[in-house]
Amino acid sequence: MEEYGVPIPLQPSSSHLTLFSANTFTPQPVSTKHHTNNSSGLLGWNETAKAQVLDDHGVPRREILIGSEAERKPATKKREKKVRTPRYAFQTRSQVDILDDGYRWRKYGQKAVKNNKFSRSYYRCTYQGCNVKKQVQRLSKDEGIVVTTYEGMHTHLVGKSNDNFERILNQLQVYSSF
DNA sequence: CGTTTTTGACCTGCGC
DNA sequence: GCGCAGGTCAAAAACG
Repeated sequence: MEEYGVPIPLQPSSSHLTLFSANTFTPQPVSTKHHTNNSSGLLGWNETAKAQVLDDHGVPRREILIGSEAERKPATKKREKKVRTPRYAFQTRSQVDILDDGYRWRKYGQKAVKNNKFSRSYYRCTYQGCNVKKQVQRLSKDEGIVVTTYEGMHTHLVGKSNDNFERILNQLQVYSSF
């Protein structure tokens, strides 16, 4: 049985990270069904949002989908409502499925997705005690798009030297320029 | 030989 | 309750 902590965003690993900075990360509700407006910038489990990633010149480069609908169970259980960590997904145009974000991941599952000819892969961070998960999925709608969803926060620093999110963003921009 | 991947089974929530 | 879909487990295989 999995235990989940308080909802906290994926920890930016570098001060250069632009993905979640105030200037470039502007969540807006996708579904207004359960949207609550808290100033923390965090989403509730029932919430979804879209955000844009801007480059250094303020030009939108990517659109981020945050959270997903219908993936929580109703909090009908008496006392312990299960709190899951929010998921942060970003979709991008890429030739490769596996984006090197500097962490080491162990694949623990792969599932076929309905209405999608590509399967979804499940990964867990291999650092001891760090149970951050991510899943990677390619859309059959547009084979050029890869969706990577992160769940949880790393309890450690990136293992690889000089690797951080900025590096992936740079990689992504190379691909998205096609 | 330790680590990672593969892959079918298993579990759980949800709608009918 | 049953079936479906998503998510996870774990044993065996593959890998370096």
